[in-house]
Amino acid sequence: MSLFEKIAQDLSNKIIKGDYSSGSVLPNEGELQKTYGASRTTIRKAIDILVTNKQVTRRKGVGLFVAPEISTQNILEMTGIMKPDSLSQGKQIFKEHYLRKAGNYYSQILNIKTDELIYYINFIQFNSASITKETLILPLKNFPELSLSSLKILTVLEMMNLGKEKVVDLEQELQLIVADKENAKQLNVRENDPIFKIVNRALNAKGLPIALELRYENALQTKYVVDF
Amino acid sequence: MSLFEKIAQDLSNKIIKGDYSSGSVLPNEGELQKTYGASRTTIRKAIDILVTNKQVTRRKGVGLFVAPEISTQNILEMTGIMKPDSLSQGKQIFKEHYLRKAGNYYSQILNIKTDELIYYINFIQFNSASITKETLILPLKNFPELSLSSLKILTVLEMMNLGKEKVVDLEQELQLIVADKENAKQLNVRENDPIFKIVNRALNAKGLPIALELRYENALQTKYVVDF
DNA sequence: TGGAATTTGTTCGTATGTATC
DNA sequence: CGATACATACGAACAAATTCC
Repeated sequence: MSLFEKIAQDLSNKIIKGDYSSGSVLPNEGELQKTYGASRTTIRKAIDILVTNKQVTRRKGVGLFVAPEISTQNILEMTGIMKPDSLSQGKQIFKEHYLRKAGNYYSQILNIKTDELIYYINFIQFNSASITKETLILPLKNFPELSLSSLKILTVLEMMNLGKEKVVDLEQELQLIVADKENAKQLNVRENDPIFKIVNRALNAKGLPIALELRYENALQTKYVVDF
Repeated sequence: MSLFEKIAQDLSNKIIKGDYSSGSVLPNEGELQKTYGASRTTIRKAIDILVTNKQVTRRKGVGLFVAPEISTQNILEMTGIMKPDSLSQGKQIFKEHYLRKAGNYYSQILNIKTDELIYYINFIQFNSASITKETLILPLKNFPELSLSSLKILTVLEMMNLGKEKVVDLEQELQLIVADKENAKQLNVRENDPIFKIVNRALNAKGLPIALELRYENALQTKYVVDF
């Protein structure tokens, strides 16, 4: 185990034990350097792990904070979006996925037009004994809000972490739009290509937005992000 | 966008375009330093991102390689529920789950008979810093829809494919509620403790639910969740 | 077989930029 | 405005794994 991992481990243990929970503050990076006798780079790599694991949040210009107990658990499983696997260990799921037009075949099956967009998801499960391939076809128009309630969780939590104003409600919108010139440049797509626009609005007690999150994502080629 | 992000983006694009796929090799870090005129630290941070995104694999003493085309990307990221992290430490989630009889222990906790069936789900999460184990116990009688017509995406698709009833919409809700007596017993919390209620509804063309999934989870102690 | 060369992995130090208070 | 603290970036050194001759 390398040094930065040991430090991450130690910090993690201390957080779990509650050593730092008073005031929800962690020593700053400089202090941690002294404490562990390590360089800033190493300290930051250690903290990176904790941030990834949602144990710690960083606020630029402010400091390090013990995060609320957000799970790094797969929220898909939590919300039941993902199907429970029938068998257990060491299995991995690979996938590919993309938007495409329905075409003749799926348009007949799904009773939609041939040029309507469908979300095409491929699962490949590697078991010790066999390989299973599953394909999921979802017409976009039928699943306009599929993952929104899940999205709420992380977004709300992130804002709550900031702790400035109280978020009492959350609105979310998700649209499939076509790229204008500006979007095309930013997302490296052509004009009129389909892109996703995601708007998250956090509202205070008076119903006024106190935070706004906009996301635009290439709907055709992006490999890592999919919202529908 | 910072330099290491730009480099990561550029490399990602080139990989997608296929510029490097010949021989499945990427230029080594030294070459990349020259190419981008950046320091090794920055180059490595860029590659960190691609490694996280499973586009690139590293082999010590050997070099950098374009990863296989099918990504092992976390499904959370795939669905856009979770943003891709810029750094990550190879965590993995394994789980097992099965139906079993309650037995003495759980029958007492859940106030059911010893031979009643429960759905037993085990999560084990390997982080670089820690190991987390989570268990979810669901008496079948309290979750009658869980294993069959639940709302998991794939199940929806199966329903579509089977052509029994057409699912044209999907609703998901997530609420934070307080536990009543029954919930308190089932989830082993105290009355009025916060718990999450997750409702998944599959709707037919008339807007009527044809499948329903309910889940209740301890909001304080399960790692999923946070005290709002 | 064995050692040199190559390449990634880890750690250090330092400097500058940027957000917050 | 100045002090504080995180964000980014540069350069350097050594360790560890692999490859090659």
